Amino acid sequence: MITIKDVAKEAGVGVGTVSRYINGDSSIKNKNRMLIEYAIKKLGYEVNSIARSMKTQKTMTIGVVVHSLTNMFSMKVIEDIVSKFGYSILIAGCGGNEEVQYKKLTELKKKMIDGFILLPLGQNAQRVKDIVGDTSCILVDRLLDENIFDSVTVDNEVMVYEKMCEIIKFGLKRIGIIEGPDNISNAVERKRGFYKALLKYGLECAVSVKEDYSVNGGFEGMKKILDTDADAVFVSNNDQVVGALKAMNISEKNIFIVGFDGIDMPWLLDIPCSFIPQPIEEIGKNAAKLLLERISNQDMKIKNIVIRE
Amino acid sequence: MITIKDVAKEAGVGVGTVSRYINGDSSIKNKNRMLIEYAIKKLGYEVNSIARSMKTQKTMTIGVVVHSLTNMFSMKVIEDIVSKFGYSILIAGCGGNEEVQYKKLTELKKKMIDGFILLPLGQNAQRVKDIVGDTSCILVDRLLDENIFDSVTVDNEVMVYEKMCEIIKFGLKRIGIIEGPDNISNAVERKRGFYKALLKYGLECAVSVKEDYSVNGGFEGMKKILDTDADAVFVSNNDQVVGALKAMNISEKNIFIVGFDGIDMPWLLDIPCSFIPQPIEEIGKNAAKLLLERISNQDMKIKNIVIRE
DNA sequence: TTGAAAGCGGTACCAG
DNA sequence: CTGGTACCGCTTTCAA
Repeated sequence: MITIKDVAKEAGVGVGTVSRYINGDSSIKNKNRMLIEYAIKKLGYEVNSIARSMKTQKTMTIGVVVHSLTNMFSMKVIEDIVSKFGYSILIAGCGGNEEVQYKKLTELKKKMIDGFILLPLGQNAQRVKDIVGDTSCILVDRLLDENIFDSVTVDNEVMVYEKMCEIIKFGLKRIGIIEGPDNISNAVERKRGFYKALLKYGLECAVSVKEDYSVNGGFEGMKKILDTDADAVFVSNNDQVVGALKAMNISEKNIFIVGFDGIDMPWLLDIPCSFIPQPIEEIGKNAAKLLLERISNQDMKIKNIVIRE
Repeated sequence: MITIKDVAKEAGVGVGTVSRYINGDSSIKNKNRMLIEYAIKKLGYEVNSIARSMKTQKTMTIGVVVHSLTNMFSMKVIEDIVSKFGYSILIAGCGGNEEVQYKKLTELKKKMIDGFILLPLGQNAQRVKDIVGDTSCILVDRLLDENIFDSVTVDNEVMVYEKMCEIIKFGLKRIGIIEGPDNISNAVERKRGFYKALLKYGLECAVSVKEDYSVNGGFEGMKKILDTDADAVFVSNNDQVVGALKAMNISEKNIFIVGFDGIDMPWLLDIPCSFIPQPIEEIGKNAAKLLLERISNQDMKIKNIVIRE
């Protein structure tokens, strides 16, 4: 491996000068500048970021920890933004397992990343805090049981409320719900929006089941719903939607599905349905920006961004 | 930041001893072991992977460079496997831009990753080689113009051939194709499979257009196809499929779509179509395993894995 | 079995 | 403007 030392020797200058050159210091004699440039080319030298990190205590890397890698969200947006500022992304998925999440956080923390974007599992803010310490950390999509982190979420309650009102006005009356787990903040909010809409129109909930945020959860939930006389169902998350669609496919009945963040191209589908789209680009953009802001200003007051519409 | 030094001082031993303890050296006096364990707990010490990498020259990180992050394919599988061996993943997307790809590779190389998984853009093997140097690198899904890297691909030609035969036997006769770019290896293979099937049944290609592997490419291509009397079309990649579906949706005509790796749940769709599924799990699993193998054995002969079925 | 010390490849300070 | 040098936190000899 070619080091700064080799370059310095080749160019006949000190390592300090080479380091300054690399970092764009303008106060370098033109002659030396050329010498160094030439030596670097000749030797094919490239900075070793690890060594640099050792000294600067910055890795220019951010860690993205996601409850599940299949739900890759707006990685693209996040990467576009942070990479403009020279950051790379370390990703880790938790396979839906909360303990794994803590393990991954710990692992990344050891790698000295400059900040976290966490799409969290569970509720335990303190446990997360204990791991991340004073490394910046932005929560995305879900909140924890204490408001000690910056966050970017959507207005789940309102989004569901408005969509359900639409559906009810459209004429559906016997509406059921497949809820998500109570320990996921957005599941609770979505449920609240759902019931608020029913209440407004004086409707009873036809049938309610509570299931994991998973394909299988949606599948099992939908099977139960299909055993009732419900004519529509609100499904709380995109994985559940996939499961619900599968369940309906193997049944003779077709009921109207309202999904939170379901299928991309609903107009292609053969069934009556309607989805509440997640503004994932918006979420990703905000998360990335907020993290960079936080990194550059540790003392900033905690910011909770709620994206509306 | 708590360092090994702090721990050594607290425990009243030398740093070497602490280091040995951390790395599971068995030859440590029991008394010292306890002392160190206690000191670590008390201080909340955690290894600094960066410092360790500096010395060991291994970061336990692998870089995954993808032509486009939206096509995240089997990240999950890859991560599952490599993380079992203690590796983390740095991802980078290229936004479909070949120059960006080289930039990202360079960036990750500087971060001293232990290996690359590359879903490449372009053809230039030498250019990639110049950047990665002797860091291990596995090509996935597409090959480059020289066989100097390990690779994991599917048997595109056969997969397309077999599916097209099926379609033809099913009764469709006026079949068109939306090709992918000639400089993407799998596009050429898929095209070959397509024509081979037509040839076998003595059919002429009804209409052929060449488009980018992109949603818009598929859209534009499909518009042209719909202007002909074709009754079916083979669409070369999943992004193109999405575009083609959109085009068909705003048209009055419905023709049969055969897509390479299209929509998850075709049985939900309202239109006649059939997709050739990519065995993404299989691909990811093989890529991860192959990379680990290569990392642990630099001298292994180049391996080109082709997944059939 | 252990502590001391020499690096790993940079950065940054300090004296000149 | 520059070269020399002391770190950054850890691993790994080496001698005790």
